[in-house]
Amino acid sequence: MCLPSGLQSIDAKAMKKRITLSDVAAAAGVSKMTASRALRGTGDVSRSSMEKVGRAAKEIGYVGNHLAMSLASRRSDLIGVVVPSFLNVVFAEVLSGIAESLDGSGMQPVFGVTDYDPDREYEIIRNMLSWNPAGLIITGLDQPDETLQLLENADVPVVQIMDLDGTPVDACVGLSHHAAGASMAEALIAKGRRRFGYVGCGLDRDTRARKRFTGFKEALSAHGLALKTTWTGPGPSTVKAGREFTAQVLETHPELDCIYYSNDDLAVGGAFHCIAAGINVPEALVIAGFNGLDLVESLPVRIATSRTPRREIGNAAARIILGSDRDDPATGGTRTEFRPEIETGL
Amino acid sequence: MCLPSGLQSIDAKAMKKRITLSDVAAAAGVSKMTASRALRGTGDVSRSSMEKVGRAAKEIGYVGNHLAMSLASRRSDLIGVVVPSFLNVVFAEVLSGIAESLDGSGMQPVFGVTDYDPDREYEIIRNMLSWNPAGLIITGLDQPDETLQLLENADVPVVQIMDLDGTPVDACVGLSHHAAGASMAEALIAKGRRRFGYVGCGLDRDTRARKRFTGFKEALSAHGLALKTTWTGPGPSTVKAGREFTAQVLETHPELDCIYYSNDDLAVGGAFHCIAAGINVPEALVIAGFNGLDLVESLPVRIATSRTPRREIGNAAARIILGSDRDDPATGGTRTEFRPEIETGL
DNA sequence: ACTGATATCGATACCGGTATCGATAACATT
DNA sequence: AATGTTATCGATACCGGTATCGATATCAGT
Repeated sequence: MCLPSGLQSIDAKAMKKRITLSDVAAAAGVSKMTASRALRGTGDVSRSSMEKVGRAAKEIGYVGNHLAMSLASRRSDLIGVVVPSFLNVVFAEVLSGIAESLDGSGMQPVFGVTDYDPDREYEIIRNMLSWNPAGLIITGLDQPDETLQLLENADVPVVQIMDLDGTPVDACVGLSHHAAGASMAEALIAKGRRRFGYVGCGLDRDTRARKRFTGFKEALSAHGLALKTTWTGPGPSTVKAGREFTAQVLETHPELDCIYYSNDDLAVGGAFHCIAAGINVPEALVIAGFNGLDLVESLPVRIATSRTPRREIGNAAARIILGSDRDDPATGGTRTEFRPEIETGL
Repeated sequence: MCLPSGLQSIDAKAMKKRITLSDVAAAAGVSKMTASRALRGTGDVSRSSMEKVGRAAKEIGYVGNHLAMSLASRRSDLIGVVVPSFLNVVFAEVLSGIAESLDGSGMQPVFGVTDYDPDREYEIIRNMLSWNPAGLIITGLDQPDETLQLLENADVPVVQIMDLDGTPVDACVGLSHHAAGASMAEALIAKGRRRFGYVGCGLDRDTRARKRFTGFKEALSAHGLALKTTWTGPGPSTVKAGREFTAQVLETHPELDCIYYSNDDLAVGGAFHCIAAGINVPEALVIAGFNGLDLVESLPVRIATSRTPRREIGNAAARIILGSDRDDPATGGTRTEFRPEIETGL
């Protein structure tokens, strides 16, 4: 504010020239090239200059510039990860698994959120490609053609996660949601349930939930059964919505002995309603979700769920990217299947 | 595998040369510079070449290269965001808020996870700085000196989020956790509670939870009260841990009429235990958490919590970065305070 | 016809690194 | 002593864009 501060600020700004590799080289008394080699630890540098450069870099606080590095070497250590939402714990765990497996590899994940919007997904992928990442991990197999073309044109390994029902661009790792829905139906029928209802949210946007729903219905049909009622809402899957929808469904269909939800968040809401309404879960009514959230196993009542290995999916995806050789088109094309464990709670 | 396929692969690789601005310029019959200007929409380009370039770019599928762009223009549209964990919904919502406010600004958030490890935080920040981002959003005010120095040397606007109890590098937005702990104690005392217990997880790493704890205890002291018992565990805050710890605490201290938890995850676990054990919540025992998770309002029993505005904090942080002018050191230094709403459930 | 202003464009020099290849020195080989 | 090897290093040409400034064309004014 006062004069000295003003002067100092000008001074500081003048000083604030980015410290470059040339500065390090000058300080160490070697050429830029030698400094570059020394800092990267590639061979062909004497021990003495190695030390000189290291010391100089530390001394003047050299940070390096990934932009220049990646541009010059035509490769970056970024891995683009595209998921529909952060709010869903499931994706949070996948991301966590990815970060875990990437740790120590020198690769850095960059996350993008599509909010289940295909247009936004296209934009995000396009944006990520412009950083020419070492790889891309994207959610699902149901991208629109335009997006697929983008991915195919780009010379980047792509791993599609979570889903297996469809054709991957390159590699994919996940599980068959159609099969998951079907086996939940099988398991519940085997436990004697007959009068099923369904509650789902955001099915228009969540293609995987839709696949589970279809698989579930088909398995019922195969046993000569059908859903007594289907309640779907547009909003996001929340515990609150689960609780409200369950109350409404049970009002019109008190005869149900099982409700299948599009996921655990809704199912937990259903469980809360039952607890509050004094409905005996699971004897009188089975609440069945999907994902096997940690939360579920601590619930005061036992509900059914399919435990999906989120962290493992993230791990596997990251490892595929790490193992894929950009110059060898033969890499990739792998298909890694996980099978959810079904828990009926009965 | 067979010859033609091999040949094609070689061919495809030869074709797979990155499409650059020069290609677009050639296709449009203008210079690189004109193509650059046309694509960016900066002035000084005739309508006709604008269209030619646009068409050519679309036709040959030009994607652009952020690396080169950022390097040449010495500015990037990346915003680095550093949080301790994805698994905590709170941070997921903050990230979501950041992404929301950044949407349409042309800025892209890049997320890093520290796992509550200061060394990793240092590395992540260092790595982010090497992409010279337009700004940095980091969690908390308690970075080690080394990290602070890194931040101060870098010529990048920094916003520290979540916490206000301390001195920010530049701007900060969040709430006082010390005050939040204290006001929860005040509110509970006002409701007639006297026999308090505390359950917390990961306090060694979560400095903000520690501040709440301290604030809580100090407020109790001010009323001549003290905690009857303190139960702290090392692991992460999970619902499961909350349920187990609560069972154990109540076994030795059945006289408690209120338990304060380090956050809502643990508190929800506590609520689950009480439901399962038939303990009357909140009349017989108040369960008090922190954060005001959506989940909490759907619970079959009412628990106390402090509603923190996660999304708003994210929004505010993003807007500070967007509004900060890199060349004007006067920007920043703002301190944006949010006050949590307290809900006692009584 | 000449001048000046305005609109449009391109040549060139970078941004901060890396790839490549040739130069140099030190040492071993015959 | 002449030659070959190996280890180390630096000059130079990029990577794919943008900044800058000067060149050219067009048109109005006189």
